[in-house]
Amino acid sequence: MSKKKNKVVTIYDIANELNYSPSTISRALKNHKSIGKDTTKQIQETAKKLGYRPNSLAASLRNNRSNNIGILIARINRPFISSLISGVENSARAAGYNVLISQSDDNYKNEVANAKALYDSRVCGIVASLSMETKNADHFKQFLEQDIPVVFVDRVPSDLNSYRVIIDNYSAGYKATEHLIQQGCTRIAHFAGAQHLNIYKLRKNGYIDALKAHGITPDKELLIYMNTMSFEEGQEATSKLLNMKNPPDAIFSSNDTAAVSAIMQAKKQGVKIPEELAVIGFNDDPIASIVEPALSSISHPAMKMGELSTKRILEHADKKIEQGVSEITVLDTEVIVRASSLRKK
Amino acid sequence: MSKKKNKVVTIYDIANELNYSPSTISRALKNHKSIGKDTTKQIQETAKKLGYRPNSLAASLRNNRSNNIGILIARINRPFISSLISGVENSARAAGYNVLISQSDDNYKNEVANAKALYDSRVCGIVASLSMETKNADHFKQFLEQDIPVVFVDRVPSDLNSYRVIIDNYSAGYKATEHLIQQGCTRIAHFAGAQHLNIYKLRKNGYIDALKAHGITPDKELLIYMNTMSFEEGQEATSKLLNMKNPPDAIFSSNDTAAVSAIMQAKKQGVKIPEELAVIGFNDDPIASIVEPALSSISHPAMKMGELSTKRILEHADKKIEQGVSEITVLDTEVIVRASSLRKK
DNA sequence: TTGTACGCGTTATCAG
DNA sequence: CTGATAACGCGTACAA
Repeated sequence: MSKKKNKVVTIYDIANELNYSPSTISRALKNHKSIGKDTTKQIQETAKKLGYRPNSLAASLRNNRSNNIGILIARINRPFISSLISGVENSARAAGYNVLISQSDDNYKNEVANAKALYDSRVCGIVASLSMETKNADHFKQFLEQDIPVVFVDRVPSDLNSYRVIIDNYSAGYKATEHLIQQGCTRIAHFAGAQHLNIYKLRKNGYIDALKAHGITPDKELLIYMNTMSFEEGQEATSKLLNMKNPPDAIFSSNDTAAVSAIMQAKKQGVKIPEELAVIGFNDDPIASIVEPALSSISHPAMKMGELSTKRILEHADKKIEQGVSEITVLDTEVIVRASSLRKK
Repeated sequence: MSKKKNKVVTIYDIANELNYSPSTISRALKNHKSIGKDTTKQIQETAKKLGYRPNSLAASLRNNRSNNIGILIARINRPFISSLISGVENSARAAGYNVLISQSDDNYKNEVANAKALYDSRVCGIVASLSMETKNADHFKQFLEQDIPVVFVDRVPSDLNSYRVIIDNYSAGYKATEHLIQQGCTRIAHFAGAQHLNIYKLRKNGYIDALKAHGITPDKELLIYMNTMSFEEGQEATSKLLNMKNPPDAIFSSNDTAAVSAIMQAKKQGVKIPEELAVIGFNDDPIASIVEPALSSISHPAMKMGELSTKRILEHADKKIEQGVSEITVLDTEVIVRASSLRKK
């Protein structure tokens, strides 16, 4: 037996079966008001009987508008991102939309190519979080020019006005630092990410301002700039910090990976957590609850950010938006206090 | 200023510009052999100049074949799955395909609905890993009937013949158990997942046969059946096991989440790992390296499984496959030995 | 309430 | 090597 494709049923087949015109079928299947109740019912039943399945490709072409939402992120297999995607997917599917994903591997060229691919496949909207390398967002203009909504999440560009769904990174950095100060820490180090990305710059600013607000002069030696904030970078930085003449008594890391590596490195060097070194991370990844002592962190409502991103896209069609003006949605973060930073009771 | 859509350029616009026919433009843009070198070059340059972007919706409709690969999984935000997706996405995009995702939340009805949605959006192939609840795979037949390749990964159905990309779960279960035996353990417990899923059944069978092969009689009390293998289920089971008159000296868990919870629960009860209780998990999730002592596990080549799944789909078109006959790809696993099971040196 | 006719953008076929 | 034509399946003015 060779390949055998069963014939695909179209609205024409239903039309023939019932001696209606294709347009009547089309309308009935969409519950158009102008078609009689009984006619509609009959048509829908026959459609089901014949095994009719709508061809959304054809509908999209006709409407010049697909029901696919595109996602453009750096890497799928990270806790924050996969939760974000999960939120987009759930809410999109509930509304009858599909989700197209693309990852840039934190590479700018890939990001540009992916944006192109998503555009060419005629997505009806796009959710994007920039790659580490991205310093300009011109590749998103093609969407805006066609009035396709772009929602930037988390790692957002500073030079392009579009929808944003973000957290208040400045305030989160401030709160994290203040928490450490309240625990009695005075020499607080900070692991900062690439500064051309707003999120890391703002967390750092929050850190610095919190120090100043509590009468602590920021020490440049305690401010560590990292590229990728990997486990290895965290280990190395921690080792250097602990070997200083005047080592820090706390670390606020801009992500959990580096924070966890700090805890593990400190323990390896015999430094007690949190007594000698308090640590707080960012994101509240699963590893934060597993490391010992458990890592304090800033919780980031990833799933919800995804849901809100979808919402912005779906709402967009209904709105009359002035070009160049867009909404910014800011979500709350929470300081999750665990053993790694708990010095006082 | 109100919404302003720039005109979209089509092959007709290029045709008008250059006084060629649309068919010539179409062919030139695809580097068709029959078009002259210089004509092709001229057309491609003009296309670029005018800002032409292909409409893949139209092409897909015409060809009755999209370039979208669908993914159907239970949950995106799990390490194994997000790596799998990552593998599919990378290889698909490299070949010029897009990836549509859908998650069932381990719910059968959602899975059926998602399969329908992916079918309706005319994917050219699908990669699927079943939900926990799924006991029959009839909802995948619609694809096979249209000769749309379905690749089952990891959690595969037992009642439907299609492509499979899997690991040898029996052998992995055997190896894990044997490793514990070699460390001197004799009362080895097993956390088994839902038995209607092949992967868990096979791991359990491997466990039982390994015991027998080494002269150990399986003890029913040490075989714990779980539903979701969550952290909580693992904690509870561990607590019960440790409170037995004759507690186990090792646990082989079918996933890392439950294994990590076992370690943490054992420590809480003052049981020493690995001296009094050796533990090995499955999947080699990130948490395995973070928990203390670090968790031994079975590594699962998720990314590679994704890449191979894409490959099967892309190859499918070229092949003459007999209906009802499909290839099975079995990948190697590796026992990753860490401190949680290392009793001998 | 239902039907007619056309077009969405592309590509395959056939003709030249 | 290039052009004309039809078709993919659907949606919608317009007509009846």
